Amino acid sequence: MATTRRPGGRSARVQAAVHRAVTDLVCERGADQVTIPAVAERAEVNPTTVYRRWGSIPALLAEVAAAEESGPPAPTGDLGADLAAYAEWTLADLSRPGGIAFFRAEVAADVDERRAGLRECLKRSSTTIEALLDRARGAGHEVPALTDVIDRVVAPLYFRVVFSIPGTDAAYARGLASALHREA
Amino acid sequence: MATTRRPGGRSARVQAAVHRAVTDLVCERGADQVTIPAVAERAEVNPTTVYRRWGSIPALLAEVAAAEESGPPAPTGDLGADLAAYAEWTLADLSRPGGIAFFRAEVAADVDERRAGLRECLKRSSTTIEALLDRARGAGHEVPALTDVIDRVVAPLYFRVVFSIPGTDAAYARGLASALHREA
DNA sequence: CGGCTAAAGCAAAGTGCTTTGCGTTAAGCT
DNA sequence: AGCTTAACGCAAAGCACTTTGCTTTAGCCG
Repeated sequence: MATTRRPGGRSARVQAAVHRAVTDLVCERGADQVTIPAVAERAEVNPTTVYRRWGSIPALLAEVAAAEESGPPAPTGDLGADLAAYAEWTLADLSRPGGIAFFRAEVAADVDERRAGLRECLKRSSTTIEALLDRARGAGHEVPALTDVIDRVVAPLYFRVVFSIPGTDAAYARGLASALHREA
Repeated sequence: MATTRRPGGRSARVQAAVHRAVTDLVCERGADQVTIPAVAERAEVNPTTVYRRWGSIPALLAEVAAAEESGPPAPTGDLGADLAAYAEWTLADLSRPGGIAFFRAEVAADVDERRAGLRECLKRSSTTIEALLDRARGAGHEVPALTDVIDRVVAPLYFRVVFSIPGTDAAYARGLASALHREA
């Protein structure tokens, strides 16, 4: 039989407190300075609880990042607008507190975990983009390849956020999308 | 008076042994699993020595990465060929053992150090690219902006290496460069 | 060659993350 | 309401990295 769970009152409160503590600490100190004892103290829970429920910092950051991520914009079928919206959303997702921190943590995590985290991250992006392209393709348009969207839109945004290149804002994101769209 | 240094025999041997140990361990376990005690043991030197000479893992990785990096190819003035060569070299640099590990370490390092390391990394790339563009510009050609080279060539390569996207080889790197070149 | 001292080695203490065993609390269910 | 037990708290032990004071080794220079 399946072990019965207890998501009710207390567990939910602990989870909320821990999540909040993680985002706060990531903003204040950066993802690499976030330790489980620090999170536990800020959340006013026992470190043992965090160790037993989440096990490691990468796992905890992953959960928090996933919980905070807003879904990507729904494609409308207008390829130009959809690409722009997707680019803008991607940048917003990376720029939000903890967004890039999550990415940093994944990049730095140990081999097995890293592969899992990065692969999932890439797969989600690919799926979203494919949906967007399919929608436009269904409307009878010529669409760029997935790989081009990644190279021309997604990669520059990640690169610019990681390197903190100034001027990387929503307008820039839209510009990347429209430059690709114009060529198709 | 300036403190006299002793780069001779023993220090040089220790440095070489430590460098070799770092690259070996990075290859075997990944950058995040490399600790100073582990490096010291592999290099058959005392951990204290590593702590006193390098202080931290990021600093040590930075030195090793810098020491191993081969210089970028000299620009010939042929923009298409130079861009392709630069793209290929960048990919080779990232792909070599420890290349991306160094990047990963920088990305994950704490705030102050990270900024310094990433900024220097970006600055070096920018300088190299500018030199390449200037050379072509001097030959009277129309050249793309630095920012376009970064977005279209450098960023995709970093992104693909970090995410381990298959098919990211020398031919792909050249393809990125030539796609940009064709537009100009 | 012989002195000076930078650089390496050694050992012990310090620090902070992590694990473990056990008692306590409070969901969920009848 | 009362029982069961998942989930949390607590405290002590474990472990690994890091620091520190001192000793020993071996470049460099006169």
